[in-house]
Amino acid sequence: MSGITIAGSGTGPRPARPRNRRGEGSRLRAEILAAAAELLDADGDERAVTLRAVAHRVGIAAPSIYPHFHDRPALMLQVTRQAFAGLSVRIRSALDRAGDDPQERLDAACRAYLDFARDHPGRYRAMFGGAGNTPTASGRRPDLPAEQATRILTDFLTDCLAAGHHAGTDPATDAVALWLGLHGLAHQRAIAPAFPWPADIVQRLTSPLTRPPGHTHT
Amino acid sequence: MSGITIAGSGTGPRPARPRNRRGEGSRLRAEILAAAAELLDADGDERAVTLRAVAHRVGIAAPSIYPHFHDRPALMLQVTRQAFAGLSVRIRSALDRAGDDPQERLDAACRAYLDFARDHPGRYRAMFGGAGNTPTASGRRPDLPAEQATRILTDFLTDCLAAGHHAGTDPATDAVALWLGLHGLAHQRAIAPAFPWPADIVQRLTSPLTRPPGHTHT
DNA sequence: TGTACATCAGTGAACGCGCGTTCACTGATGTAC
DNA sequence: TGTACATCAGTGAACGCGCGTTCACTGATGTAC
Repeated sequence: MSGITIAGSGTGPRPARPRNRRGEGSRLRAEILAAAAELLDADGDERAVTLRAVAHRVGIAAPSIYPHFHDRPALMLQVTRQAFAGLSVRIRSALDRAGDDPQERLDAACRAYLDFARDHPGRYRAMFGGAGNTPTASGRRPDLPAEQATRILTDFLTDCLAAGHHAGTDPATDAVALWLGLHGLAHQRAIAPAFPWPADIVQRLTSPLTRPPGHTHT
Repeated sequence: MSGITIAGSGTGPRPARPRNRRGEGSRLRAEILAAAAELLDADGDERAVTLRAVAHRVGIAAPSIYPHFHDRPALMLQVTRQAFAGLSVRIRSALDRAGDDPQERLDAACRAYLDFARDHPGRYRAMFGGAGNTPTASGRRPDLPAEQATRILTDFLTDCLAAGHHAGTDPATDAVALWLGLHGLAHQRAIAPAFPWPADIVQRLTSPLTRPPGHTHT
């Protein structure tokens, strides 16, 4: 009966986390954000990111979150915002590493998008799962709706499509279509990794969407 | 202060719901399922489907659910199963109404899929949102993983693709790719209806995926 | 036709739980004099 | 160099809430005799 360690908060010997020096208290803010994001990826479900769980992972007491975030929705909003920024950086750096060929650049952007979703499935679900579109508990809409971030994303793709040998007259719409295909794959792979995904599913999905046929649809 | 009606359970005059006749108690089961599904579509979030909310909508007390469903996960599983059945029926009947042209049949199936998601956004999210893939609280995996239902779906599309003038050698994989595109659109429209969706987004997405170009990818 | 009884369809109150959040507090750290 | 003090970085206990679920119960309905 004795010696059983329970993973709950406040039980068992708290790992000795050195408190931050004077004036460096805001360092904890970054640790909280990181812990929340990791928790999200580990479980996949936003509900697992309770303030108690975040605090336990950081090694602090739950109320210590409040000096850094107004409430739980505010924390989740920052996690989502940071995730969008991370995705944007990842695509941008992939484009930096890619050559000049428009088709190659487009492929690199798609791959970066899918890699991000694969590496951070929980974050990906939170980003595009709808929580960013509903107003927060305090009543005001978050200032970073998924809409806005999505537009940034489709802008990347629009640029790539417009620069390439794209037959269509409306690259912006084709970029949205391509994004939807990428999202469908990223979302389902995050949710159902056990599904027997065909080995070349990425190619088979993105190829038709990035290389439209010469003849227009009827 | 007086006369305020609160929408919570047990408050205010309960609408006089006639109790079922002897032997017709199982009729309540269908009412509970319907209420849960409607609640899901109204709010869009699975968390809104509490047993109290379902009971309130039906006009019964929350414990009255238990003779019909073992627990909440069992109820949600049935809702999801019924939704998959509804989607399947809808696609099948669309195919029945369609003509003999393979391309027309494929378009009809895609349209039926997207219409279902548009009419039942909450149900759609629950079906493909991952809850069906995680084991229930009681420990056993639900006997209807999203995998299985998804395979039924891709079978529809595989048949349509294989029957048509499809240039590829592997219609099953192309069906998965098409499904992923449909899912991306259905999912995001359910979540972000306010996004400025291009008017012809359905065409622009499904056209490349159902009419692959003659030349194979490099 | 009447009546005692079993059964069915549900109810109301209450439980334990985990959650977000609040509150009064503590002990270390730096600073003014 | 010493010391009183302000401030900072956090803590522990407790709150109210809504939830799933349990329990003992009620009143109507049908049935056996």
